Amino acid sequence: MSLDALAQTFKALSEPLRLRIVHLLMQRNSLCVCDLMSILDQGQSTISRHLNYLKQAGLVHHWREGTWMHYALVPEALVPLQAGALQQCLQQLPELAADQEALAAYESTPRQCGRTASA
Amino acid sequence: MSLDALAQTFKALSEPLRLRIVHLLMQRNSLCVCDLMSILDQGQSTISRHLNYLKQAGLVHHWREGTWMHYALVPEALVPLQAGALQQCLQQLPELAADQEALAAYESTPRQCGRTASA
DNA sequence: TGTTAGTATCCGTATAAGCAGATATAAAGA
DNA sequence: TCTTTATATCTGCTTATACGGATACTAACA
Repeated sequence: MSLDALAQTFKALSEPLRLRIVHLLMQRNSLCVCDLMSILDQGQSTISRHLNYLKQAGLVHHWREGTWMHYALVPEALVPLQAGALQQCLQQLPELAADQEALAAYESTPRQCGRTASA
Repeated sequence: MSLDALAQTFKALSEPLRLRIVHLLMQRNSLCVCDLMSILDQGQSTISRHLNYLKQAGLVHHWREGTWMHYALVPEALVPLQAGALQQCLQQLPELAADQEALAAYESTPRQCGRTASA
């Protein structure tokens, strides 16, 4: 998981209608586009677009059954939302190792701006 | 917490640079703008704008100390990121109660689209 | 009070992404 | 094969937000 991918996960959850979709998918193994259109009372292109967005972000996967496309959550995709996991995720990102070092380096030189050595 | 506010929380976390800021704030009680400029090697307006965004979303609070503005995380703001908490948060949103009912109502009428009564 | 440092905000510009309606594609059935 | 249904994608338009540079505000200090 990269920093951008993590950001993308949050972005996927940053839209009210997508949150409602995720909420529904949490309660059923899968739902198809027409289910969501009815339940959420939204147009087909709107539902389809948001599902595609969730798919691009890796939050859902989908498969065809006859004419219907079923969508379901990818449970692992929500790992960053578990207890303390955001910090762990961030710690593990190689991109952020540099930030760690910059933070340490920055604090190793004396600064004036009222910083107290804080936790 | 409203649905829009929850979406806003995720949106605040959906930008790589803001994630890096949050990551640093997780490790220190507070940091000021000039700290973040140095550590992240970014321009002043960029840092300030992102901090303002985080503040609007309720993820950080800030206070003045002399010339310096200090920013710190609001720990409660990250509650939706705890174990199982997203689902709980969603369940508690009044806006989503209607979705619950729509889901139940929708499933109470016979449908054709290959839905098996699923968990 | 004038200067400087730290910070916030404004500006112009570019891109991402929202929506609704229209069109394209794929599978099922007559 | 023609039609219908379910879904995906395109189009035109609008809004949100990213960026960097410029400007404005605030506090400290000479």
